[in-house]
Amino acid sequence: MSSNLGVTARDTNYSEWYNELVQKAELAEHSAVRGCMVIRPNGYALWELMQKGLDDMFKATGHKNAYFPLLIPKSFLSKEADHVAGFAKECAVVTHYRLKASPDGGVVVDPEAKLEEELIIRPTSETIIWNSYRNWIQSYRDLPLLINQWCNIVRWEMRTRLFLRTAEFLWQEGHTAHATYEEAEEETLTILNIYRRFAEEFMAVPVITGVKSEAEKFAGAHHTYCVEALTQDLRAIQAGTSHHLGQNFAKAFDVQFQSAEGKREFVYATSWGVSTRLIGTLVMAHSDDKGLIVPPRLAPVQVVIVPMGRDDAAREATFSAADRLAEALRTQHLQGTPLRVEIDKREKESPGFKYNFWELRGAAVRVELGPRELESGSCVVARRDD
RNA sequence: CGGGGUGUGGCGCAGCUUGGUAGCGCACCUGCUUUGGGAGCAGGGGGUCGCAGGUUCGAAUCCUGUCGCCCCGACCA
Repeated sequence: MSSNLGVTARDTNYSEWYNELVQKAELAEHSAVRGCMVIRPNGYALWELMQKGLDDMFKATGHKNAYFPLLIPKSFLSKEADHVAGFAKECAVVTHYRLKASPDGGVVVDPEAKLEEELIIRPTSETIIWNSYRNWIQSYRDLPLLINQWCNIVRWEMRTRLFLRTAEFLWQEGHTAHATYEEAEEETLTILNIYRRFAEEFMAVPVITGVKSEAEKFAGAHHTYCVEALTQDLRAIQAGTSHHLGQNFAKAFDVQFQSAEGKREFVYATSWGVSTRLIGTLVMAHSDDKGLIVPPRLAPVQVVIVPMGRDDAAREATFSAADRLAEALRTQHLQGTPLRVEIDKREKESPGFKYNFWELRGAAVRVELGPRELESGSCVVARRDD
């Protein structure tokens, strides 16, 4: 008996169900570093598909990708008062740049190598980005500036959970600059709408959009829009945020432009992001006691073919039939993307084991291919979401 | 930061009360038989019991200290 495919039932303990599922489906696991997770190939495949879907939508609305440093001078963070107040409590700080051998055979921080100014590992990148924007923006002709970056960030959270809240996580953060308040407002709503559409059309997760309260808004924002999803234990989960930053960061980093009328004005800003929390949201929204349920557009394995046979001859026949079927399916497209098809040819595992195995991992459709199917010229197809 | 729990092969655990030199299930390796909802049998490999002291002839077990991790709350994408 292989007991490693089972997870605690949701009714028994919803929280435990989630933790076990994420790990047994091999999406992620805890790492040697407290609060930081290892995203395993199954989980990362899901993230890559999410990235692709979102990135296409960002590009389609005129945004371009760029990359800014992981390390931020400490002084940058304090230039916007609300911003520093919001993030100061959870920043990892780099103080030295060198180690040296210690007498006991290990290594210690070399006190000689103390940094003159400490560096913060980015908890978000507004400050380092706006420091560059000061040089990039001179004229109204430089606006709007529509930039996104895919990266990792660190927030030293007290308590963490795989995907839902980790000390380090992957996300995208958009940072845009505009000539007017209205234009920035339009941008935040455009992005909010992209997040809503992504949740609904890719993740098949209905969401509610709204405005965060003063207490909950982003540290340094004028106001914050959010999309909220629902978990199966009826809790809200924040899936994405889109902030109108007003002129706060432009003033903090002195980013002004000359208008068509020749006046100097501070620019208006937005920032917005979604993270690997979306993976947790997806699990929370759809999966069941047998394992992951992933909507076809995001399923790393959309079709798994399980060929079977009693003897070598039968297996040879079903295996080659599986090859031909997979080849044919891969020429088919779903929303413009070739179908992602896998064949489970493991000989040691029984068909029953494979059914459970792929249900745990959320393959969207299973095709059973045995002697019966070869004879009848048809096959058994099972949908994971049935 | 408060409360609780836990550290024993890769994973999950027993053993600890009453010290005697480590065991079970799963996984893994080999062979044979199997394959339509978690296959069976046989053989095999793998652990200085979180770490550091102490008590003792002898410590996974008793004592002291220490570290890590997990869970529940408050806080947060």
